[in-house]
Amino acid sequence: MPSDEQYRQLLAFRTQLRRFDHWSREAASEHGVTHAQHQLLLAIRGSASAGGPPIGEVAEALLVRPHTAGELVDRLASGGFVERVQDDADHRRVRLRLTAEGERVLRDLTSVHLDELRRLGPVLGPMLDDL
Amino acid sequence: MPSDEQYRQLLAFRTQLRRFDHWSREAASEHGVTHAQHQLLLAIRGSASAGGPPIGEVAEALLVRPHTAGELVDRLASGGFVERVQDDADHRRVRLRLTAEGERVLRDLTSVHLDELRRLGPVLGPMLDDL
DNA sequence: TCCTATTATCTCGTACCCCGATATATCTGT
DNA sequence: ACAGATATATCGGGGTACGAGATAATAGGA
Repeated sequence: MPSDEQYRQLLAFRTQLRRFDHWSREAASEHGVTHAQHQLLLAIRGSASAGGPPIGEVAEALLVRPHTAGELVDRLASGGFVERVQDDADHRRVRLRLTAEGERVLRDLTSVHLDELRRLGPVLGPMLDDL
Repeated sequence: MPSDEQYRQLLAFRTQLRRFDHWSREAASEHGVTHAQHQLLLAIRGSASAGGPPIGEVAEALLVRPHTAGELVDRLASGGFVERVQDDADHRRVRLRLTAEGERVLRDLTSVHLDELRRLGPVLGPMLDDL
């Protein structure tokens, strides 16, 4: 049975996460992509797969079903941020690559996110310790 | 210009947040509410307003527009988790109260979330420091 | 080789979340 | 009483995610 104080602490922690999330969504939006689309760009960039990750891999990284990742790719591709490339060896596979535009947007977003997280760290760390 | 290592660190941090978020959504779902609805319950419980917070106050806490919070309340009310109560002094205002069922669900969710965050803390803290 | 099982992706229909624009009811100050 | 401000609700639309089912390609066994 949580105490009133614990409810307040949990709400305060969520409020911090929410502020970061809200800020992040706005930052993405200002660069022409949504939050989920930004995360997909980052998952592509951070992948170790040569030739770009297949859709199934980014779906796993994003914790969504493959067809959901496919829908995100549809919207990113029609915005010119990513490209679908047929895998040579396995024609079922579609590998993903950032376009120059996608690379640029991700770079800018990553810079401001690193800055923001360096500000957030000293706030969030102590809150986690207090729980 | 972020380094490959920084892209990887940012992705790893996001992956941790995403895991927590995903786990949290499933926990809420198992108790019959969605993630956003859970956050609204917590915002009501954590409010300092006597007689329960008005819709505008929880909208502000959740960083959404008042009419968005209203929609969440619609769905929570039809599920029997919250009640709308007309304010005596100002008839424009609708104050929110948890039902016994809403209180119970929030208590259970809060307990498991406190446990989970105590596990997450030692993982997330160092990652924030490394950025 | 052929047939079946598996895998990767896509399509369709649905629910939720959030928004902007707009409407309605109520309060406040003059 | 009236004009402007405030609180909430309604309508229409885009984005995200899902389950079910379809399609295409690969892999393994007889």
